Amino acid sequence: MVTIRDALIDAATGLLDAGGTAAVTMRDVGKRAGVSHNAPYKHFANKEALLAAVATRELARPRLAPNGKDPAITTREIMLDYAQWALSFPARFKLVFGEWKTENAALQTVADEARRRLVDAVKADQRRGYLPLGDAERLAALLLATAHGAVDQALSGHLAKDGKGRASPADLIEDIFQHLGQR
Amino acid sequence: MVTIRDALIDAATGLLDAGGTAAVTMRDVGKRAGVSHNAPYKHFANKEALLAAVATRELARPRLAPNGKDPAITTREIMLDYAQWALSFPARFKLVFGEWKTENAALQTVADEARRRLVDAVKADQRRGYLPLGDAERLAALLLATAHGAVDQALSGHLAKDGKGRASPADLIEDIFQHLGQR
DNA sequence: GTCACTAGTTGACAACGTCAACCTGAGAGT
DNA sequence: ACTCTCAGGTTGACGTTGTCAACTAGTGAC
Repeated sequence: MVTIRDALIDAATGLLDAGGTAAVTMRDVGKRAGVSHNAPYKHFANKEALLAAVATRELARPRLAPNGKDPAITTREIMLDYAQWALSFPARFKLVFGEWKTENAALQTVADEARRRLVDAVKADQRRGYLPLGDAERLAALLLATAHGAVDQALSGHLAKDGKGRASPADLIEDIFQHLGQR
Repeated sequence: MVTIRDALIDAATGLLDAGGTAAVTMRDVGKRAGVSHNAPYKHFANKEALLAAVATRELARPRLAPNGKDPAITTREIMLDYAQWALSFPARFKLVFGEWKTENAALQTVADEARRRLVDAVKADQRRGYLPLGDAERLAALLLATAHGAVDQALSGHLAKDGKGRASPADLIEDIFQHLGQR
């Protein structure tokens, strides 16, 4: 069942993809969802709460196989998928990692959950000899930092621009796994 | 000589540090610089142009030793300095790598310049055996991605939070240099 | 001495986030 | 059946903000 709340989140996501955070106005969100300009306030305390709901749904949406226990998913695959998602939906990526003036419990929860899955994958890769031994949390942070930074560089054109020969996020992700000793 | 233009950039930077991009209003910038609410438009086409000037000055400001030829500065030092700057002025960092709807030539130039300096440092480190051989541009991109990502993680609390034992950007930067085979 | 231009001013306007007041229909309790 | 509550919707207003338009004072070139 699709609630109006979902419709509002859908509308916000659409506007977000179309023109970035600034293009998401409460009024347009209402219009898109077929309600008045103030109806969104019956479902979200304010604009940031609405955007947090968008970010939360985005982080929670299982990409790859959603089964938390499939040991066949490697850290490398998770990273590459992450990069692909970010490049496909730059505005969502910028939103999720943008500035939040208010702590949001739900967003925090799904973020922690995603991080936990990554650490588990790192541990599995370590057991299989794909990744060097050592603090898995820290290794996960290193990998995520690299993937995240590579994507952000690619998106803020002015750092990684002048097209040709520039390494793509996927390239850099492959690079770091290579440097870490994986095949 | 301090021009009014500089005063406006100063004012904008102050407001930026105080409350993020959203806190920078053209009116307050004018007020802070001691002029009317519309005076800034005599110096900048619009708000984004003003923010671009802030970002440009920030990127151009030489940290570390500004001599482009000192071979004693290592890539590692550049990265650690970068992280320290970002953590000291999160709003400036977010601004510089945020979304720009309009291409800005000056910003592009200083960004290219900064990148060039980094690549030079990487090459020097390679000669000295501090970094593995190979495409220096690509290695620089990898290092920058890691440093940038580590900082962004640290700043968007929800990814790297729950305080204790969490690796700092500096830690992760040290980690990658270690994995790359440097002492 | 006039002209053009720069750098200011004030005032207006539309868009946006948000608050307040009002309305309405569906249950719950009696 | 009747009333009460209340979630969810509406319209209208208000202050803030980016930006445009119109006007003005000073300054250097010719």
